[in-house]
Order: sequence, then C-alpha cells, then structure tokens
Amino acid sequence: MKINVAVAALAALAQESRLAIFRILVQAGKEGLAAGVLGDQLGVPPATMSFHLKTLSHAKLVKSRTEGRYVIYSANYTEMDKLIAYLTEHCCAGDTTQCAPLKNC
Amino acid sequence: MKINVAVAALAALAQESRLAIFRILVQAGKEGLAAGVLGDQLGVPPATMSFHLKTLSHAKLVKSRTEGRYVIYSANYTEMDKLIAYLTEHCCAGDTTQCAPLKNC
DNA sequence: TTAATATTTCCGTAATAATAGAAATATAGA
DNA sequence: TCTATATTTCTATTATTACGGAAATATTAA
Repeated sequence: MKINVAVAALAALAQESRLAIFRILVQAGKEGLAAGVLGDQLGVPPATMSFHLKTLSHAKLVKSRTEGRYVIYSANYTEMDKLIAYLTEHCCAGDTTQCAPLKNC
Repeated sequence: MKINVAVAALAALAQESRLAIFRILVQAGKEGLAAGVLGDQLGVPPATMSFHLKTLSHAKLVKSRTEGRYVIYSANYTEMDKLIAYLTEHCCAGDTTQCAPLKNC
C-alpha cells in the first residue's frame, strides 16, 4: 500500500460518523445494510449519509450493490486488512520485537 | 480505546506530512529526532512542522523531551499498538476467521 | 551580555471537509 | 400510469484544517 492510499483510508475512518458506519457494517457481515438503515441507526439525514458513504467507497473501505431501490453497503475486509498491515509494518519498522504483540492475531 | 480517541489518532495520521513524520520517527527508534531534523528531511518550514508535531502529540502518537535547545520527538509505539488493536478488533468483529491473518504477527 | 540557533506561538489566508435542505433520479407496488 | 419510497446529486453554508511568515521564547556559546 502506498502512502497516499493509506492517508486516504485513514482520512475516511478519521470521522466519528464514518468510523461508526464502518463498525456497524463490520458487525452486519457480508450481507451488509441499506444506506437508509444506517442513516436511521445513526440519526444522520440521507444527504449526509450519502456523503459519508461516498467517502468510504472512494477509499474502498466499503462495497455497495444495488438491490431494487435499495443500495446495500458492506465492509471491505480486504482493504481494511491492507491498512492494518501497512500500519503494523510501519509501527514495527521491520523489528517485530519493538511492538507489543497484537490481540486477535 | 474509545471511538473518539481512535478518531483523533486516525485523524493525526491521515495527513501525508504527519504520516511521513511518524514513519521517520519509527525508523529513528527510541532516541528519536529533533524537530528541526524532521523539518529538514521533509522540507517543511518550522511553523508548519510544529503544527503537525503538536497534532501528533495531542493524539499521543509521539512523545517529546527537551534536550537543551532541541526538542526531541519519538514514536509512541504503545499508542500505535492500541490503535492497531482497535482497528483489528473492529475489523474482525470478534470473528478472527473473517480477516486474513496479519503480516508481522 | 550578546549573538546565534531551535522551537513554538501568533496571526491571517487559503483550502478542504462536514452539514443538510431541496431537487433529481430510480425502483416498487397499487 | 401514478404514488410512495430510497438514494444521490446539487447547492449553499459553516466549521475545521493546513500553511507559513513574523514575532516571541528559550538555550547555548562566545
């Protein structure tokens, strides 16, 4: 992952509504959730939700598919893994002993 | 780690100069580097460098100590680990099999 | 003490991001 | 087709962030 891709991914997650969206989508699993459901859960109006979802989409952290008049969003685990791998690599600087072992690994 | 702490940490890293600063400090190790050295390496003027270092400090991603007229900054690995742990947890949603195994773990 | 160097703070400016109402677009169902 | 519902785009406004020169602060060395 290049630095500007990492910056874009970090920026996409560096906003409370968007990080909350991502967390909900991770919990929701592969099936995902419709944009409106996310908006209802977070109390965010449609236009604002669309803005945030677009930001997450551009960073490839979420995927979307259209089902009838619904647009279903789901978390892109692969891209998140790439981001975590990037951070891990640059946190440890090639010397794993410098960092405490990560949980959930 | 609470969501607003995670957002602050992500926001601190979501900027090209600051992510570059952090990477250099990780490479530099525990001894760290003076603010001016960082500014020279990245071609960033003192006031701007100070602004970015303050942002990283507020997010606790870097530590600083004063040595004479130099202020030496160093990476705070512990806080970075907390951020990575937070992201890993919310990436996998308690189900580790959903995520590809991380490198360097 | 005086001059040189290092860093931060102050301040104004420019750029970017967040917000959300209203209109536009698209689909579903009556 | 007509109406209701879902989402996005358009648009304007407000808020936040980035930038960097100049001044202020602090330390060192002569």
